[in-house]
Amino acid sequence: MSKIQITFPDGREQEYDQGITAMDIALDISEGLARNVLAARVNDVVVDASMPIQDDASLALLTWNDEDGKSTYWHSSAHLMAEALEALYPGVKLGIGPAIETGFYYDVDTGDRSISTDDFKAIEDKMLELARTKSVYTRKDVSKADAIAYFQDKGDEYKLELLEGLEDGEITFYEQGNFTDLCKGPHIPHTGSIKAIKLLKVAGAYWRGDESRPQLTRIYGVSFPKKKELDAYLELLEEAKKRDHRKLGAELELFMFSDKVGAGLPIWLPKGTAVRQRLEDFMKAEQLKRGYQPVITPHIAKKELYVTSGHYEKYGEDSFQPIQTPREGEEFFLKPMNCPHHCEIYGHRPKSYKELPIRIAEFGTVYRYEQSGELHGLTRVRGFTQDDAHIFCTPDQVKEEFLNVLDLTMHVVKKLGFDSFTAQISLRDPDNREKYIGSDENWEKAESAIIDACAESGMETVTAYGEAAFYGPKLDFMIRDALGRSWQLGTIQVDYNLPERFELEYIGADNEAHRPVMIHRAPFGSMERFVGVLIEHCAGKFPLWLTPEQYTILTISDKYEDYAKELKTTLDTLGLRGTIDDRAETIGRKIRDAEVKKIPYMLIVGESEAEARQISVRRQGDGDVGKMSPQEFADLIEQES
RNA sequence: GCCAAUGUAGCUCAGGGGUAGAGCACUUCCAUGGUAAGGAAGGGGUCGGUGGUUCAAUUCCACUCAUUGGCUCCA
Repeated sequence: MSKIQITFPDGREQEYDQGITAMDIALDISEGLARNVLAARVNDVVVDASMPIQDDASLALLTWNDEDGKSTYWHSSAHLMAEALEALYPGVKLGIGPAIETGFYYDVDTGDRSISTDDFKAIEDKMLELARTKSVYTRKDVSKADAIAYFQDKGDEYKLELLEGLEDGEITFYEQGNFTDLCKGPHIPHTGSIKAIKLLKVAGAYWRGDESRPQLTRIYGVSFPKKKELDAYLELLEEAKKRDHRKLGAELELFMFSDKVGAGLPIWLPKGTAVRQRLEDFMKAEQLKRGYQPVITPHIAKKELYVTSGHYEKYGEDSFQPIQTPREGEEFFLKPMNCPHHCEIYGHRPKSYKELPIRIAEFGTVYRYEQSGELHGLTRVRGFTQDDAHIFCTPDQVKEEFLNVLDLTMHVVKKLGFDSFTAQISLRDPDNREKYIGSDENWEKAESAIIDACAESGMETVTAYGEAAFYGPKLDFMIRDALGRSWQLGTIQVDYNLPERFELEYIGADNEAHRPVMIHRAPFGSMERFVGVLIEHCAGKFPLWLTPEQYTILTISDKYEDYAKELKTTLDTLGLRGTIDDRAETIGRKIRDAEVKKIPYMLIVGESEAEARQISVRRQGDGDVGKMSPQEFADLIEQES
């Protein structure tokens, strides 16, 4: 028998018989490992652990600790759920059932019956029962004719439609227990490793995402090899619920919505405004240091502006419709973007190359018509303020300016306590070039500018095709919050196209007119979205430099009100902000209320404090810190900020 | 925008063809308190909005608005 060379991820090489499977190799290493192997990556392709390997190959054994291992596990769980559904609901028709970021779903057509969360328990139980049979997931090559015959016989038109798009010879079925599905795999070895299952939600989803097609029932679930892991995950969901910025925003009186004002139009209450303005001040100061010039532009502009920019053609129908002047009938749009205004600023007089780069910054409020079903708290709204700026520079300044923006973005993200993020290079969809404006040449320049600058910064990036803006490629920052969830916040875009459409120029050293390059950037993205994410990240406990109230003075009784007032004046002078709670309530009550309001420090004053000119300090969530002077308290806050 | 669910006091929620209830919050009074809810009394609702059925609608029906979960979208 001929031998093949297997290379492991650590670089180790070993010889095995041709046709050996990943599972055999795992068994060769250790039985414990073999038990945990879910799938294998052979030459960068994820395959069944039972697939024979015929040639020299690199091999990684995938377990629950690998992303690909998990998603294979969840995909297999989707098949298990489908098997359970077929058992419980005979005649159910199946759409698709993939793994998702966390868990899996299956789209099913249950005919006249409907499935609700009340049915989850029964489905979960059935799944567990089937899982315990340790049914093996078996791969089977099938001819197209046989596959069609199988699903025709079963009466599953969705699978038949999927088959239409497949070539004969590439069709495989997977079987486990009494269940057979059209699937290209891979799958885990057997159902026995699926030990803990929770179905999470049920929702309607159109077949193939097309609203003219039938609506299927999508059942979402998640599964784990250990009950403990499921419990931890459910706890995480609970924690996320507690941190929901919509809930905390209402409780802490940060922002509100009003039916009369309109959906998706956040109203910032005094405390929310206090947080937001501190963020804005921080950014403004940082930008001034870095050579940005603040500007202010109107909230509406003539349609003409957006015809020039291309936004009208692209989004005109999907914008708030124009408002008109009563006499002349001129059409004005609520501004959905700040860049066209900023282009006008750049173009208002001839520019010399000596002036570049010009960095124009504005906290610009924009209005976009988002579909009603999309609105969500502060993270998806119809009116929001971008920490926007546009850098106009020469082509050979692009890289340096881009790197400067990267540096600024890192700086602010880290300052806010987001330690982990990924950067996504968003490029054109190569198959759909008509969605974008501008020449291929401009696009290639802009795309390579981003790719080169990222490479030079040494930052890790992922590339996403089809995610670019219509006028240029982007670098999007996906910030990971305290619960490990990813949010798209800041963005940097390199744009060769708008300067062309606005005929922007500068006079170069050669005394000729040249086209500047434009960099769009917003490190926070939008203030609304950023504050929303920040609330969830810090669970409503803002860092001291941001929090609306750093302390509250709690009086033991009304006898100490004078001392409390005096104290507040002292703390004002020391640059701290806070309030006095002199309600006729017990100290226990005042402490509880301050705890619930997440005020970082409670300063308790009674007889002993008034006499000693001191305060008893209590840290939110931690309890008593001890007595100290106002100055010592100010130092403590200073230290912690 | 599409599908589904939900909408009762500031908040969380109960109720149900004969115009409403709890806890918390709020107001007043009593208690002058020592590290997460002191006691008592009181005020507060066109039951999301509009229209319809009915002797009578908060309850049933239609439409509409909003919210939630998905789908599609996101300059």
